[in-house]
Amino acid sequence: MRVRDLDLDAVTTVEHDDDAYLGEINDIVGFHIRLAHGACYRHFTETFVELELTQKQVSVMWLVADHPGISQIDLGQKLRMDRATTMTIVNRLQARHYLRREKSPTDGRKQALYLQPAGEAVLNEAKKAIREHENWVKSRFSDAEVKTLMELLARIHE
Amino acid sequence: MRVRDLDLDAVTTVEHDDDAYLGEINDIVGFHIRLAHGACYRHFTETFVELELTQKQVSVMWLVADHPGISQIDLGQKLRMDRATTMTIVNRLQARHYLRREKSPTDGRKQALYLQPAGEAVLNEAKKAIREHENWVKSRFSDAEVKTLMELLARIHE
DNA sequence: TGAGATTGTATGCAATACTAACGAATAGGC
DNA sequence: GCCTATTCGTTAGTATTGCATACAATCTCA
Repeated sequence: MRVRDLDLDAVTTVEHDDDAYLGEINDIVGFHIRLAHGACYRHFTETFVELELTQKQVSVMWLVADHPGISQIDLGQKLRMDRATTMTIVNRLQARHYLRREKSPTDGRKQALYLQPAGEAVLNEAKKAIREHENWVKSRFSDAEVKTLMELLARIHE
Repeated sequence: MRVRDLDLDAVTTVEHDDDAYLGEINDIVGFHIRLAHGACYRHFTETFVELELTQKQVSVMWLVADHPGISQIDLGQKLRMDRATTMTIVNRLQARHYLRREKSPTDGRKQALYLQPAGEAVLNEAKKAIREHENWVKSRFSDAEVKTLMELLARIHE
């Protein structure tokens, strides 16, 4: 818990932290999901500031590495992104020569995606940074709690 | 689990669903937080399409209702938003006459925020919609699981 | 073969989030 | 009380994500 906004305003008193003041909204599950996501997102961004990669970009490179030749539509479905959003992310990664498009031999409508050597190198760096980031998330949980958390979260997005 | 991308590509076989194909990235806690957040976000958007409100906008109105006269900086700290982001959201809500700014009597640098009557009316509608949305989230959990999930999430963002 | 569905692409729009800078107001040390 | 540093609101600019829409190429299936 960080130190913040104590004794700043007559509306509040000094001996509680933020959460004591939130009110009803504190009971909303979605609210906590959003805050947790935001905290995660910010830490991720700090961890990846040197690599200049976002969560989405890393996810895409990671999936392309594990599924060479995957199409944009399949990629989007795995990450729950629509075609247009997938396009912009792939475009950026292609512009940085991290991956390439290639016409699918089995389906002329599809583009098969492959990592470029530069992309593989960056992904390896990214995986190291991910490990740091994961440790930051997991540091507050026991192994059993991590397992529980992931199971509960999976039930929401599956 | 929705039906999707079966028999679409030679890379995959047909008897598994998406998660079986994700690979290593499936073990990353942050990945599941992001997916769960995305699922939540999309359902929220669908639920609030008629009210034309986003999660942030509802959160801000809700907090202003529970903390009349709150300053923008305090609001931002409770929702983990910086000053600039808070500004744009308050601007939009003010333009729609849902809340108003008033110079703080105790600190000339601050603006005190108050809900307008229109904002109160909309917030009441929003709370009904939130109840629907919450039921959608909670429908897959027992009460104990909801409690566990919220405690674990709170540890991330606190 | 032909109609309908799928995929990639392009364009535009909205919301979120951050940085940097500036002025007004406050707070704290002296 | 005064001066300096800090805080708060504001504006402007940039990047990312997400969605809708439209179009062309391709595939599927009746």
